[in-house]
Amino acid sequence: MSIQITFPDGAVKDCPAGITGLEIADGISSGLRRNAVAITVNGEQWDLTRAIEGDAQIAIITRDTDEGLEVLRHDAAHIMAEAVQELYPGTQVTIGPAIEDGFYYDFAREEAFTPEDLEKIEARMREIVKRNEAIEREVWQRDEAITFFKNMGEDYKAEIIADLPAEETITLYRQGDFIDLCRGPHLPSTGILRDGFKLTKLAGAYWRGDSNNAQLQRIYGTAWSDKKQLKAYLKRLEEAEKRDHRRIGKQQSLFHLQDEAPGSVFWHPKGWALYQTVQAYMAEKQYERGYQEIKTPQLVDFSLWEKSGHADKFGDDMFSLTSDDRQYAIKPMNCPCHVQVFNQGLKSYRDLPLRLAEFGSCHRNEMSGALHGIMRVRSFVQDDGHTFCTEEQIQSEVSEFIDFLHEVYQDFGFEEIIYKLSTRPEKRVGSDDVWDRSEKALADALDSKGLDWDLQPGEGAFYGPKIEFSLRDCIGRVWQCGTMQMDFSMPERLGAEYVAEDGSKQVPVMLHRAILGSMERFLGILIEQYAGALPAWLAPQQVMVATIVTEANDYASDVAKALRNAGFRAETDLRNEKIGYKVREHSLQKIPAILCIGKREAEEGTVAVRRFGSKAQTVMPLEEFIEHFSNEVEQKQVFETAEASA
RNA sequence: GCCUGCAUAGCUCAGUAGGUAGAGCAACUGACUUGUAAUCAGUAGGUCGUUGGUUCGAUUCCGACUGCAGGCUCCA
Repeated sequence: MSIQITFPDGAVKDCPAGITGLEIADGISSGLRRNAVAITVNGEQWDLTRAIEGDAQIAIITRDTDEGLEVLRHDAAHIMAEAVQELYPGTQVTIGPAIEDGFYYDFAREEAFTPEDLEKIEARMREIVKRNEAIEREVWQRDEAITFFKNMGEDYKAEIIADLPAEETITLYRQGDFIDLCRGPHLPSTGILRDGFKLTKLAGAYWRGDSNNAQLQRIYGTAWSDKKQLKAYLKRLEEAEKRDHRRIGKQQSLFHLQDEAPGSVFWHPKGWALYQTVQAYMAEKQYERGYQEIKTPQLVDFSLWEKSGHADKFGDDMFSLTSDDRQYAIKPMNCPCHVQVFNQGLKSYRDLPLRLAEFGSCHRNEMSGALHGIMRVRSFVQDDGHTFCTEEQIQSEVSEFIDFLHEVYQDFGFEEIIYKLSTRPEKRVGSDDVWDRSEKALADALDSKGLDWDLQPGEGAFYGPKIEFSLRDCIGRVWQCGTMQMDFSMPERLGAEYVAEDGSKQVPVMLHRAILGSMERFLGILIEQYAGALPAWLAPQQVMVATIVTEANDYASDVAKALRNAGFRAETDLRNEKIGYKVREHSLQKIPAILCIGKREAEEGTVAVRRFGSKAQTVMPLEEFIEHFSNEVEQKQVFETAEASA
């Protein structure tokens, strides 16, 4: 009996029933067979060794594609589990998926793995690859599979199988003496993984991601189609780490952190200049967009936090103190204070939407393990804003906000934004009807702008759904920056009302929003985005005037004064050092413009301009430089040279 | 908070199989007045994160604490 196989290019071929992906690939070319790792059969990923019994639309998955890499990585996880069980009998396997750039596997074992163990495991993995064990798919009965794993002492596996949906086919994959529950697909044999993998780190991870459960030991690895790709990846990682904001913060003396104030930033002059530039920019933009800036207290009586509900939900994360028998908390967020401002005086529907903004300093006692450089701190400033509006105004407010956020991110040079919509959690306030409408309002706002977003069901706040806007750091970690949250709870709890058209008192909807998120986190991301080479409008030091001879000192000081009068952050370097030394130092500091001043310049009233990222010097009258540079700053231009990001 | 690791001069890092530590850069002093990514010479700088224990002796071995890093959980 023959079947019809349809290829990706539309070609149809008659093949004997029971043909495998491997045979199909072989029939096309030996190169394809060599690079094949799996096959798509009617939209489903299959093993290459699985027999195709009916007409099918197929596509061979090769090792250098995203899908192929996922198969390789998944296999790497299995091979690692096999290696671990060979080396450390009695270790239970749990789950081991492919992830971005690699894979991991979670193990349950009394004794802790050490970094030396990783080397041993990796060496054993290479042996298993060399053994080239056939990987075979087996379909099992659920009960048999559960009993089988229980008898092996693999309780976690048995639990996973027991929890699988009833209609799911239970497939086990066998390679050598190792057998694991898996949906597949897998490589025909272990040898096909080759040598483009490496174990990278050890970590703890909770069973099923729940901190109430047992903690397992997770081993991470990275895997690529070949060794060259692996090396390129490791190199990329190494390069990316040079952009780390903690490293650059130290190199450029932007800020520091120290033991006595964990999770709080000491901003140095240069870092603070950057901070203030960003804040001033945001203040101006917010004013343009109809926000009114306010400032609310740091220390607020605990009763307000009880009323707002934060004491309940946030309790342990709040810093509180008692003074004169009164209990206070340092504010962990600004919202309740903003409601207090709204509540002053009687508000009319004519006042809505009312937009209040604050660079609000917040303190949260984050768990020690959660702290990370200046990205996750205990003391931070939010570019917080709250809009009080009617339900009808939500849609347009959200839509305008997204435009605002895009304008800001674009000015800062961020192109990749990750959008997530978090919807109703199990524990929540407000009727389903209101949730339906507001989730739809947020989704519509995203869709109407043609944005690609992920749904995070159940991840919303108890008081309303939210959109999260995230950016990536230098090694690809995702950090939430912007947010737009709806709140159906707090205005009512805190007694916010307005007089409606018909004279009745109504409770406004409250929208919590931030664009940068926190100044600290955003600046951290910004530093990594530019690897410390900030564009002229942001650079803490924009121009450095460096002298070649002492005779030029007076003129250099005049130049710096003129630059400052023109609104630039300009400094002089009058040290008795060679110009090469000064240029090197200021280039390493990634200052956008170095003006070298020697006898000639002093006599002619010119400046020799050397821009960051270029080795060329251009001599021009000071006025001309000021004009050029003003334009660049005005337009928030980003460096164009490739070297700028080096 | 949990798991694994780490903590040596201002910075980047060596080092001691247990006998109180070293380099480069930076700093300071002097000379050099210099034309676009490091001028030369000299000086000074560390209770080896804190704290217990083992030991004749601990920066080194063991424990606790603090902080940091990478994950997990949580989150701007």
